Amino acid sequence: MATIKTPARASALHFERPLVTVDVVIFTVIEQQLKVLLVHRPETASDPFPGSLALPGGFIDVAVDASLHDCALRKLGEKTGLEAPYLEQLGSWGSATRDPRGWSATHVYFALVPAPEDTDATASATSQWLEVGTALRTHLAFDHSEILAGAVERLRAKVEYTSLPAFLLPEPFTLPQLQRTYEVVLGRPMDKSAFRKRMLDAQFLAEEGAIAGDAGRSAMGYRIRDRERAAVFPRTFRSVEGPSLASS
Amino acid sequence: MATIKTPARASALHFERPLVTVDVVIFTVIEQQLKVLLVHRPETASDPFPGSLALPGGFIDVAVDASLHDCALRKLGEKTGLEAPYLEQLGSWGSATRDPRGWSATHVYFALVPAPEDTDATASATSQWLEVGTALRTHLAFDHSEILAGAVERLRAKVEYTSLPAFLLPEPFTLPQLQRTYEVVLGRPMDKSAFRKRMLDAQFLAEEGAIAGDAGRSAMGYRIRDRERAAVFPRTFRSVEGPSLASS
DNA sequence: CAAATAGTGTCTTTAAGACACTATGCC
DNA sequence: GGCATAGTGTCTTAAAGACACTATTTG
Repeated sequence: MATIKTPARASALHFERPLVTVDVVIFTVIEQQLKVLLVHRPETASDPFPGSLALPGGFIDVAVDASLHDCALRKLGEKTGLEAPYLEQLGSWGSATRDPRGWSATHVYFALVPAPEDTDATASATSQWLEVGTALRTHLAFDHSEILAGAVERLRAKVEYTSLPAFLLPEPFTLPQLQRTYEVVLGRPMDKSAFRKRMLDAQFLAEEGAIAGDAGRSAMGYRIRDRERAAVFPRTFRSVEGPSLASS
Repeated sequence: MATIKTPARASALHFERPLVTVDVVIFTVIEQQLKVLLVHRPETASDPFPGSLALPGGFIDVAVDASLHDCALRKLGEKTGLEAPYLEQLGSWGSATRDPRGWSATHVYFALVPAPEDTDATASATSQWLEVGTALRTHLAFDHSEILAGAVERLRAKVEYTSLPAFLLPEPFTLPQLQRTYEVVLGRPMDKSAFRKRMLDAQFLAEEGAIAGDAGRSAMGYRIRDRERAAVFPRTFRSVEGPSLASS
């Protein structure tokens, strides 16, 4: 960093700084649909994209936010009241033209949260849960449509080989519920037997007593063993694992 | 973005802006070792971390760089003279404390380049290729050690299921050369037969005449079909492919 | 022909997919 | 018992791994 060539301004840092924001793509599943939380931008004409739908986010507050991650957590908490969701950095988007107010860069996170008990509490006058397909067909403020497309692509890609959908469910949940969540996110049906073998072999679930459904047999409830990280299913070029230790 | 609550500063943008930089982790393979390009920071006492090793990078020039990606390409060109390498965004690191000059955020890219013809042309008084293991054990400026660790982790993870190592070789290359590159990056030997089946089945290589080696039988040379993207090898939850079209 | 390296064939193993089957709870 | 849903078993298939074999080039 900071290879400044003009001696006059060396380490003076007097050049123009871009605007810096953090945006969060918050996913959940409500009524068997993958949804994303969007906010209405203020109608004030002095703000860019007045009234448009946008991802929740905003400027970094250098006095409040210790880090980018903390800033994303703060914004997530402000919108959903949730404290410890699955939160992962998606990437950053920055250019001279994405914000009419000047050169700007945004750091984007994506979060997976269980469906809120009361949908209306999170969906208010200024924010709402939109079905992802609908959201993708909507013109969002700034380059947020492109960012949302990137987030959906990343989510779908990772769902193919990780336990991410488990973070979209309230605990405890059953394997059939988890399977339906996978199917909703990926948009295709999955085989029950293969699905169960895979989930149980991956060792990321802890049993938690039976749960009765609306009809039929009741099912085993599960919790996520480690909410800090998602499980990764076996893939190509077997990465030399084997049982941690052989006896003696 | 920009949900500003204090009416007084609404869209005034008068709050403090963080420093914004772009850093690039440039990998190559030289003499059967995975290397990363590092630069010496200036000895000027007014600069942070004088004399330390650091990742190449620097402040965004809002007058010159159209986007983050362009900025990364510019910095890569300045250091290596290369124009069209494999370049992918790694993520961003930002906090109040990572730079003594103030709240700063850096956008990090990682690049894969073929070994330079003349190593000394890129390794100069201010920059040098360091073996990755050595670099990881070195204290780098800022949080660059952490960033480098993240880049190596991402590279190794993706090498398990993509054709990324092909971008570390000058074209045309042979399958045995490619296999050695995989082995160098992953630090473990691979089976020849399985390796070749996989590479050829993935359809990302184009034949380009035989190449004679130092000894023994000569081998088929290959080029990357599409330098814009890496091939992804088959993974879990078979993503419904099948041959593009059945006859008739 | 020997040494060295490139390339192939065959069998095993792992995990996914298809699909039929059994088990349990509620009316 | 009948329906609905949970959960299991068995066979097939795709692709990785082990490893022995053949092929081509140089000296």
